[in-house]
Amino acid sequence: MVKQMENTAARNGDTGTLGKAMALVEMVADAAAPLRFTDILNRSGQPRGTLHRQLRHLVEEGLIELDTDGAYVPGLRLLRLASRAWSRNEFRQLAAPHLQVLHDATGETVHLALLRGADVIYLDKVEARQAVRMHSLIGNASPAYCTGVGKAALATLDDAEIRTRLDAVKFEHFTDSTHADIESLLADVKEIRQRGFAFDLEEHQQGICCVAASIRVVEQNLLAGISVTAPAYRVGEGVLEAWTAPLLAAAEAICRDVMAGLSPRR
Amino acid sequence: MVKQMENTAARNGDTGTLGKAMALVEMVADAAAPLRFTDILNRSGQPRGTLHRQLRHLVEEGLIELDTDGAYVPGLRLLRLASRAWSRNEFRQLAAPHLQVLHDATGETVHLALLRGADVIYLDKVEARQAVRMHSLIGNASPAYCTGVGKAALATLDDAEIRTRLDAVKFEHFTDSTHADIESLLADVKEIRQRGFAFDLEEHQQGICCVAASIRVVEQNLLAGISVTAPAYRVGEGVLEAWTAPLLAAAEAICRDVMAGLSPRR
DNA sequence: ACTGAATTTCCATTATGTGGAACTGTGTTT
DNA sequence: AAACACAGTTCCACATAATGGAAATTCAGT
Repeated sequence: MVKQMENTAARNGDTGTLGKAMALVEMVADAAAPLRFTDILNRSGQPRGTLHRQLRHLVEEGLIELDTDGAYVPGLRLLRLASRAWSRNEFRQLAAPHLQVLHDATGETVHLALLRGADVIYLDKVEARQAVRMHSLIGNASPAYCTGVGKAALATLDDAEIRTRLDAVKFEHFTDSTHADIESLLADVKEIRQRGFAFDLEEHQQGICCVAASIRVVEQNLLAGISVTAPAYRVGEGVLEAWTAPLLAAAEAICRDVMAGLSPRR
Repeated sequence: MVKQMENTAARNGDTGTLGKAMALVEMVADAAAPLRFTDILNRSGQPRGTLHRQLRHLVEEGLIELDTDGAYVPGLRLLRLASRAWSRNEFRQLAAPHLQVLHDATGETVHLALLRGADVIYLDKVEARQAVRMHSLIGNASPAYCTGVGKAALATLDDAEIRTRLDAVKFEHFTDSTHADIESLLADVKEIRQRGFAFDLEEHQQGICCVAASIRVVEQNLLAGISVTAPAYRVGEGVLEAWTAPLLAAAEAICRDVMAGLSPRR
């Protein structure tokens, strides 16, 4: 059937009921203020009846919750699932000791992040001190073009691939140092390739610097990065450079462990 | 149709497609070792074709991922969603400063947890030091009967309600101090009510003690607890008791703030 | 290269989700 | 106090999307 073909093509990428449900979860999780039924109704464009049933199912599943004042908020089941997903994550488990070593060597905050599309997603961190509370960071996505780990990871790809990945990305002006366009980024990437590691000099957050190195294992389709982060005032001349030795050592050690973990798969 | 009726009755409470999908996510997230297609096939009892499509949808949605070696692992989207759900959680935001105050007053690890059914789910923590890495805890569920926060929260309910909640709970023997049955727990709960706060003397983890207080706001259907936790060797005579004043102050402050947040709802 | 197992694709059937409309409940205005 | 408007819920004929048996394909071990 031609019609069927067209249909299939047009709907390519949608995942039916599940996709709609997850879109709602996402909407609720993203909302700045708690959403009430009508808010969701307006934003989702679904008919009343349909939406109501979908939300009821989501509430029954614990993915979202209906507050006492009629507002839908993200459900605790998301936390439970993520908690287990995180603690069982092989790559994270494997990298953890090396992050600790790197932290001990530098005394600063260490991050581990995965590159996904044009974003990095933070997988783990070892903090200098609990002073500023933000282990919220884990699970967070940030643009690759303005983070040390992101740029380091991107630099392992060739320019064409980078252009493709960042095709739809809007370069946001976070600070005055943030790359404004793809050309500026690619120039930086070129230096990163020669140097072997990336800097982030207050490009994402004012007052925050870091050095980052990439972790890539092609056979595993793994592309990630680690970084050492510190407040700018603490990063004098040559300080970031001094961290590169332990940084690169840690990155290589993680790479090695990941590759070692390849063969003894059950 | 009789058959249809029976079917509907039998499936009462299930959430159709979504429920099946989430059951699979849960299975994958819970698995000790990464599961391959056949493993999931055997455990789920679904027909091949069906299961394959369900998994494909889940992968497309990013809820699970298909590893290079054919193993299904939890997807990063779970982390992203949970991260946002957590950082936007109103109760957590509101409690955070009080946790910090309590931590400053005691110098020990402070926990915030919600009671859900017969479990507590950890929502936040302020750590004494990053020495032992386990912010993994956030999102974790633990049995209420063997944790300080759990017992404190349970103690605000009457015995009948507690019995109902713990009806299906199997009392696991974590340490020699763990309550072995509901009667033992209820005796403890009685003391907790009189005392106004709960102890956990190595009942869940050997070598870990805590004092905990409940946070309850009936109008919000909120039932939670906070605790101050420390290794047993550091908890000499009267140490836990010394923490109760700031503990109870923090619990009350959080309660007050939650109630204050009631009226100015848009 | 061959064999058996694991995985993926296909498609007629039917259960499942859809959405318009009618209903209920709640709080605000005249 | 009655009337009104608006948010939320329920219902049911219908269309779509999920189902699952079986065949095709890919993969791993010899």
